[in-house]
Amino acid sequence: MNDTASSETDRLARQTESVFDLQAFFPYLVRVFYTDVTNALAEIYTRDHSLAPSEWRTMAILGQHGHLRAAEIVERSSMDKVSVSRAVKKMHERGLLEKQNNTKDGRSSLLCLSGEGRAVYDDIVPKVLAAEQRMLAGVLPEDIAAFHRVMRAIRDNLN
Amino acid sequence: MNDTASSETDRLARQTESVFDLQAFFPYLVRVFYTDVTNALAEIYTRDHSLAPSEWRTMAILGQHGHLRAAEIVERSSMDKVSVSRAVKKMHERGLLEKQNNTKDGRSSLLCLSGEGRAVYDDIVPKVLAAEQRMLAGVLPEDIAAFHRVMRAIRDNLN
DNA sequence: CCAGCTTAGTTTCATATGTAACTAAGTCAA
DNA sequence: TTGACTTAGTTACATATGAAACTAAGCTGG
Repeated sequence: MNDTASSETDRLARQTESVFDLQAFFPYLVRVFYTDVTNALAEIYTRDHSLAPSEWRTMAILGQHGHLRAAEIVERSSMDKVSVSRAVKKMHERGLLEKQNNTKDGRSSLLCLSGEGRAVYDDIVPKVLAAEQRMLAGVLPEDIAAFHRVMRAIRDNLN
Repeated sequence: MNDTASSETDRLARQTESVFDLQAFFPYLVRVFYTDVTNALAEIYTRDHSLAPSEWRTMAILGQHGHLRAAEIVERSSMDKVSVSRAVKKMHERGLLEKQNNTKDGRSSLLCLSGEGRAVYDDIVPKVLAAEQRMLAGVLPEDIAAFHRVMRAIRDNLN
């Protein structure tokens, strides 16, 4: 196709009712940004400990609060229950977490990290905190505060 | 498990070298935020036109610039070439885009939206722009500017 | 020209993720 | 107590995604 036809198409594109520039579209920018952030992080726990994102998130919750039911991990991690169920299963198989019968409710177990699980947790935590520092290096605190405000406001607007 | 054991675990958790609170961890907040934003958007193009995210992104690029090679869509959309290849294939099958032989290079085709494709595009664009407005409603312009600065700075920090 | 390297795009394979159906257990009212 | 409803977690299915291998075409130095 030659330049004339290309310009013609661009003209037709421009004359459409709505001018739309993907590169300036807020949700697009958020996606690109998110992808970079999440990949930088996944790099750490995948390379060093072969954890899937859902497994790392489960570990992060259990490192902070032990003896949780799966449903409590769901709440605190914003993952759905299927992801948590699978993460728990895999981590249990790998010996990273322990299940105890919930005497109060036979449908669920109480979950916590095993010794090995905590060792992995203790290895990962400083690394991801360092990665967080690296990302945020040089960013003005007031800009970070604004960033948090925007995230909260948009989530509220979306209900 | 009883309360005593639970407290014991929490104590052990607290004594770990690094205190780590997932809910306050920047990459976690970004993920939760991103998920909400992207789902709000996907709702529109999926419900109304059964487009996958990668298809919508491809359409968004082609709506703006026609007669592109797949590689050019890859560059402009931050998707990988596999996703673009699949999106293009599906949209072509559905008659949403047209392929023309690239006389300059037999390995690639030049892509643009078909009439039907442009009709879908023209239907979606105002809806997603409205959704963008809804998200950002009431957010201070200076906070949005700060948000953009933070995204740029972090992406730079990550290279 | 033509053998070896590079590039564009596709396919294959492994894995991730979400919805819906399902199983097992608990609750509650009659 | 027991049958209908609810809840916790799992499994099945469909689809998404990305890395790596592959195919076809183009380029380049000799």
